[in-house]
Amino acid sequence: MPDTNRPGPQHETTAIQVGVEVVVFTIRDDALHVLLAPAAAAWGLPNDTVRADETVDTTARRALADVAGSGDVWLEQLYTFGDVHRAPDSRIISVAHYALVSADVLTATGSDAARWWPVATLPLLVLDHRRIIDYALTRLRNKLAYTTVGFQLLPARFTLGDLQRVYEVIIGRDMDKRNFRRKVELLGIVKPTREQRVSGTGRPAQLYRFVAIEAPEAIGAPEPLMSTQPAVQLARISPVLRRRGRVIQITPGEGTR
Amino acid sequence: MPDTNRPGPQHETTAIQVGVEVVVFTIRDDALHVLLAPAAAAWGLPNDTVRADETVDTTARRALADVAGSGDVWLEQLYTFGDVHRAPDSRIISVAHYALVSADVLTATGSDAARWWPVATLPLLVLDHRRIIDYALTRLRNKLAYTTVGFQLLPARFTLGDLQRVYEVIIGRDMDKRNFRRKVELLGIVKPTREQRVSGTGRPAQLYRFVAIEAPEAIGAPEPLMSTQPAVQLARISPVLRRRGRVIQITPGEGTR
DNA sequence: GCAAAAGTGTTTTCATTACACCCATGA
DNA sequence: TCATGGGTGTAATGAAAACACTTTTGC
Repeated sequence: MPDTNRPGPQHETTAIQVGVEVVVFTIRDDALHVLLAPAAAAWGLPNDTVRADETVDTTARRALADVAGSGDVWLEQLYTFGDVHRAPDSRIISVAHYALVSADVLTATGSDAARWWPVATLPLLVLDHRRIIDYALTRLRNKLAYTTVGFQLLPARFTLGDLQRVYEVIIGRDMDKRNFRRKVELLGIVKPTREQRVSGTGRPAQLYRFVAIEAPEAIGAPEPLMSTQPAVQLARISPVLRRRGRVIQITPGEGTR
Repeated sequence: MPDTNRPGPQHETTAIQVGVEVVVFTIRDDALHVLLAPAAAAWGLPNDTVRADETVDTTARRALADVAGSGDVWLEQLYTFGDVHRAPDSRIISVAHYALVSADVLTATGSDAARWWPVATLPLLVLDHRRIIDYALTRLRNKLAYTTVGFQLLPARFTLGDLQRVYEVIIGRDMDKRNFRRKVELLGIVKPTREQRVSGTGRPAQLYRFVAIEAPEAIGAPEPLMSTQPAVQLARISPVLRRRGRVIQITPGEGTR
């Protein structure tokens, strides 16, 4: 067994570079979108190289800030892609991340020629970026079921219709309005504000804000927060927790489910 | 935005090294154990450095083989720890993995002075290895709930009592025998063999083998396979899938839940 | 016969699902 | 007045949970 202190390069530590990719999701026009930048006759994810004096997380936030402005954005590590032949020439190990931004942040996308693409119709992508996006999408769908990450795709104030649309768009299935609202109510994860939104047409909608919920003591397995399985559903929360008015909260960086 | 092709070192790609750690779990004496090797006046996880010409996954398997022998072992990437000051001297980014081996493989641990430690009473650990183990444990607990990874901790033939013990030991809670067995039966994930096991004392137990289940088409969110939440439970599977005789199967490498 | 582990059903509870109509507003 | 999205309750289903006694073996 190699020494745990790893006293410097043993084999050829030669040419391994560590990079970071970020899959930035948002919702526009009732569809899930990903941010891409033009790259080598195709499109690619925002990325950057990890510097010797910075945390991998820092690199990810920098890559993100380059294209999506700063502000505090929800970001989580996704997976490390370490195949030898990922990049044609050099050896790059890439720590992929994914981020969720709300539709109002995205307008500040400012820099570069970066563009939002609907995940349903992606352009030709560089390297293995297609695979990374697929993976991020799977993770996002899973995570939607047992955490409250979904709110990261909404602005501070939103209607219950907005919220339901987030779920429907990502899961790809329509849900029953009454069941959805009942579950949200039951979970106690939103609070009505004093405002309403008049949307040009139709009855004005109550605006809500997200309420973080107390994390339970030491719970190993997350209980599905919003069920995403069959035909209609929404959350699924253990009766025990509900009685205590709690819900499992997954700390960012919880990795693969 | 940096170019997606990353034409070689841009900043100081100087001294970043990429390593791999593996948290190897097994069950001994009705307790979850982790494999550790002596390192620098403390103990450390099996590890190695990624070579320029090998996949990260390959490095992990090599580190694993060094201490636990070869054989095909269930292994999954856990998380990449990329803090600047993880290691005192050099800059090492570490791609942590975790592996599950059955109690019979572990006797072949052979090499080195590696030892099995109960997770409940770990020794002093090197670097951030304690944190990595904690993280792996959380992941294992979560994953137990909605996949069939638990079987990786058992030999090819096992009793239902063995299986239940795996769950109880990892989740840390006793379960009801009848409910457990009913759920396992319902899921159809085990098949009885022709053999029984006489264990010295008590009635002989039927031996079963694990049966992989058909993965459903394109399911995003996993349905809890074995519930791990409240006081007794076991599985929780969607009625739809159950009727079709299917269960969600998570492909290894599914990352953070 | 006794200690020890294996094996086996029923009832209650509660989350999930399915389902249809009225309300408030702008044009 | 009409088109559009917002808002609301109830009944059926089925998984999860609680619970105790009999069986088979070795000593």
